[in-house]
Parts: sequence; structure tokens; C-alpha cells
Amino acid sequence: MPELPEVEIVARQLAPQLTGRSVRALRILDPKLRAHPVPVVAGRIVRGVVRSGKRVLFELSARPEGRDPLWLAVHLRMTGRLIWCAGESAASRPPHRARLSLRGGELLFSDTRRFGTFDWYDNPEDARPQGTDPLSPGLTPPRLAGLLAASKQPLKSWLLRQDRLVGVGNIYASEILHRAKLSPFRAAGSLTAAETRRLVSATRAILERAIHHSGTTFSDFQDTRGLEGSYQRFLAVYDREGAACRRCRVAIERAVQQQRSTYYCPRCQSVSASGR
DNA sequence: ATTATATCCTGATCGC
DNA sequence: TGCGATCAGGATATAA
Repeated sequence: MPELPEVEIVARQLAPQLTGRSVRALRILDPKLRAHPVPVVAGRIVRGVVRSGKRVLFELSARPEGRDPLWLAVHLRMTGRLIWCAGESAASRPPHRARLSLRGGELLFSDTRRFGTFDWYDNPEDARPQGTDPLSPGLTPPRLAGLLAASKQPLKSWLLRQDRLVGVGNIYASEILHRAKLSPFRAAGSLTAAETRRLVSATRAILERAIHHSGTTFSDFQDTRGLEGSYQRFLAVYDREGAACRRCRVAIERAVQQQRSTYYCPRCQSVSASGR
């Protein structure tokens, strides 16, 4: 479900809601989420909520007894949602895998397919993703060129690699390549300098625009209040097989790469097209 | 060392 | 209307 923009929205909404609140209790109802021992969180204060790659990172203060601060990284994977229920007792709660009770409200982790994960860190450095964040100043064309260098992977597959660039998923990968006028089948390491610049700016533009429109609700993304995003109205290629390309009117095509759908315009994104 | 395949889950949708 | 097959925005362990 959530890619970088959706996770960013969730973190931005939660930060002002949760920061400063003290933790009452953490209930983990799904044993699958309890693979590792769960640290004691009662009595800690939420110091902040930020996006870290595709994960939502919660900073929890040291406990009064003097323990060290703690970080919780929540990965939403396909169907995870973090829902903030203000008020002391949320009487009727939707189904959820875990529940963080805070002073003044509860944070529910709902996740139908149960792919989402909790990871605990006592050092935020350890929680940092391996790949470069596309919205950080660190993503420059030379930097991207260095990351792409020598890779024979198709561009689309490369974009999904979280150990290079972090945050791009299946929907935005197609959107980014369409905007950059690059074929999803091109070898990642074969881009010219100009094409690399286009890829950097298209990646930023698409992700920022999606954040601006509160993300994409393809089937079930909802923000922390249960509201849907609106970026699906702006999708240029994703889920538009057979529809006319908004740029050149040619029919959008669908291909399968790594068992995942790729949507592209065969004219705007032809392998030989140099773009411009 | 890269790169395909299978796997983790549930629910919605598709085609017959 | 019913029912099995197929498909989902993610990522990883295993196999090739």
C-alpha cells in the first residue's frame, strides 16, 4: 500500500498529534508482531514522529527510572494503517494488530494482510535506511549516476530496490519513468547524464506532488484520520492500460516485471527515444 | 555477485 | 448467485 508519499503523510499527521504525550501501554494483539522481545514503553514520552524511508519512526524518551531512549520503526507494507483515535476511551475500535495507548488517545495499527512490521532500536542510526532518500539534498544527478552505475537491471526493477533509493514503490516507479520519458526496460546503468538528470527531477516532482495531494488511494490507503488520498486522479500511467497517454494519446501498455505490473507509454517511453 | 522464484497474509475482483 | 483463480501499493529468504 504505502510508498514514500503515503508514509510521509502519516508521519506528518502523527507528529503534532502525538508529540509530548506520555505512553500508557502498548498492546500487541497479533503474536506475529511480537517476534522479538517488546521493550517497556509505559511512562515514556513521544518525542517525535518522522518518516524514515518507507517506515514511520517514533522516538520515545527515556523512562523516569533512567533507561535510555528508544525508537520504534513501523513498516506499513501493503495494508498497514496507523489510525489516531483522540479521546480517553475509544469504545468501538476497528480490527487492529496493535494499539498504543497514550494520554489523551490511542494509536491503532490496523493491517489486514499482516505484512507490516515493528522494529525496535536504541540508536536511531541503526534505524536509518540503507538507500538514499529521494527527497533529501543528497540525491544529486552525480549521486544517482553513481548508484545506477554498472547495473544491468531494468530501470523499473532498479527503482524498487530499497538499498539504492529508498521510498519508491510500484505505483510511483511507473509514474516517475513516464514523467522522465524513460523506458522501464532500459538497463539502469545505461543512462546518459541528461537522462539521469531527468530521472532525479522526475522522482522528486512525482513524490512531492503526491505528498501535496495526500497520497494515492488505489484500493485502500487511508491517512491517520481515515481519509483517502487524491493523487490517483493524477496518475498518468498506473492502472491505465489501454487508456490514452495524457501526453501523446497513444494507448498505455502494461507489462510484467518481477511479477509486478509496469505501466508505460510505448511512444513517450520507447527504448530508443532520447527524450528531450 | 546479481537476478528469478516462492513465501508471508487477507480480501476484493474476475471470469465462467 | 456461486466459486475457484487471480490479483493487490512490500520485502525477504532461498534457489539458480
